[in-house]
Amino acid sequence: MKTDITVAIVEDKEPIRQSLAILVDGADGFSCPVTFETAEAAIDYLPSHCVDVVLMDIDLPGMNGIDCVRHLKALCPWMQFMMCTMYDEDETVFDALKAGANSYILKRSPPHKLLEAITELHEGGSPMSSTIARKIAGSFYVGPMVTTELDILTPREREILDRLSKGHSHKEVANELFVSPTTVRKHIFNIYQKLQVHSKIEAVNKYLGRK
Amino acid sequence: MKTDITVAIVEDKEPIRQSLAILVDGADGFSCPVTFETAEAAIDYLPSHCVDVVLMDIDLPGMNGIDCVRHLKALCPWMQFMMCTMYDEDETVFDALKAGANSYILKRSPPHKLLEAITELHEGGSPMSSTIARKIAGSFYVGPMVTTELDILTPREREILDRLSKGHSHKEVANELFVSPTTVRKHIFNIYQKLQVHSKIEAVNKYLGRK
DNA sequence: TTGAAAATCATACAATTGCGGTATTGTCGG
DNA sequence: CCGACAATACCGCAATTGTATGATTTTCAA
Repeated sequence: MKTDITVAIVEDKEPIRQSLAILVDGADGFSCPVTFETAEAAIDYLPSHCVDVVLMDIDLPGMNGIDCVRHLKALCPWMQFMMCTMYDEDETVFDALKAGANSYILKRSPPHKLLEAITELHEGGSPMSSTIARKIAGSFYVGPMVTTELDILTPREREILDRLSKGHSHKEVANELFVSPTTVRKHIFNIYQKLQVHSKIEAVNKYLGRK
Repeated sequence: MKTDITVAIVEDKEPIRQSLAILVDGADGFSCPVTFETAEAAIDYLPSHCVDVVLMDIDLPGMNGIDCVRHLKALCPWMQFMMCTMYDEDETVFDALKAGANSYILKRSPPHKLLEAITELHEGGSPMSSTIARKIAGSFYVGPMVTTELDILTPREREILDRLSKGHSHKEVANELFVSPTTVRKHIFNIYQKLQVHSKIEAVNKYLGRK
């Protein structure tokens, strides 16, 4: 017989915590040995008591669920963290992933979907609620026509802009490229005109694609 | 009665294309009005003939599937693109998402999973094969210990650094914060010492975490 | 309450940078 | 061959920025 997937739950609202625990513990192949009301309690207990999966509410009193994941993931990288939240705000999703969350689902998901997601998570997947997944995929998309301003630069100008972006001064770039500082200044001036900017930082921001 | 989800298929291998078309066309609620052997053929036809979903092979002769998506997504942003591939190499996944793909699944997925994924895609989700989803989620994770240098800055210093990063000059920042320019310069000097840098660009690079 | 840290402002000087004009050389396509 | 353009280089001026020294006020925790 294969062993159960052990699931810890971090959730401050009593009724939700209870029903989640009952759902998980009652299902075949799952067990819920422990639950927590606060992030702090989870951080105290979990690093010394192994579980496979942690269901983490985001909106907790005191430390929030995202910071809790950040701490726990650093201490227990093998644990799988599933964020459970009511809402699908933009930024929290990405903050959670940066903190080390492996999955992000909405609480309105039906129970059988939740169990399915836990299984998938435990098997190395990263189940996401569909609207969340769309947000994440969309965050990579770079629309058409992003290469109109930079490709009017000559190779030499790009070379110089690249070195500027690394924090080098006019003089340093001149030495690196074995040309006169005034030449570099001229190039930079041309770059500014082509990119319609008036300082190094603005040029570098455009070069590195930040608005 | 609700209308079928219309699915186009781009796939050069005859047997695979046929079996996909039969699978989709035979399923209830789906129809496959058209298939293509090459990216070029799809780009010719699709912009003037609406479909809901496009199954796109990546490994095509001539133009590859990713560049094909890039073109089509720019012309038909409402179409949903599902990449279908044999392998789960690192970079192609992210290139596909950047190009505008909304879903990425492995060909070894069972037929019923494929139909399920098409439905989810059409309903606004972004279904990913589990190993792919894990790759994507993991790409956001920033390991522990990223906040050693920046958190020695005071809130005011961070505020100023943030505005510098947007390309504002000393004087502009002073006006925005209603303080004297010399105060801003003092803050900036303190920032430089804490971060061990000697120019705006270097400071901003550290602030935005690009080495 | 007392001391440390943070935020504020001033003055000064040197270096870097932004902006303008001009000029020479080489390369490439029509 | 000629014109367009890229790359090179110089001079000069004004503004911004980097560095240093010093001082006052506010805030907050020990």
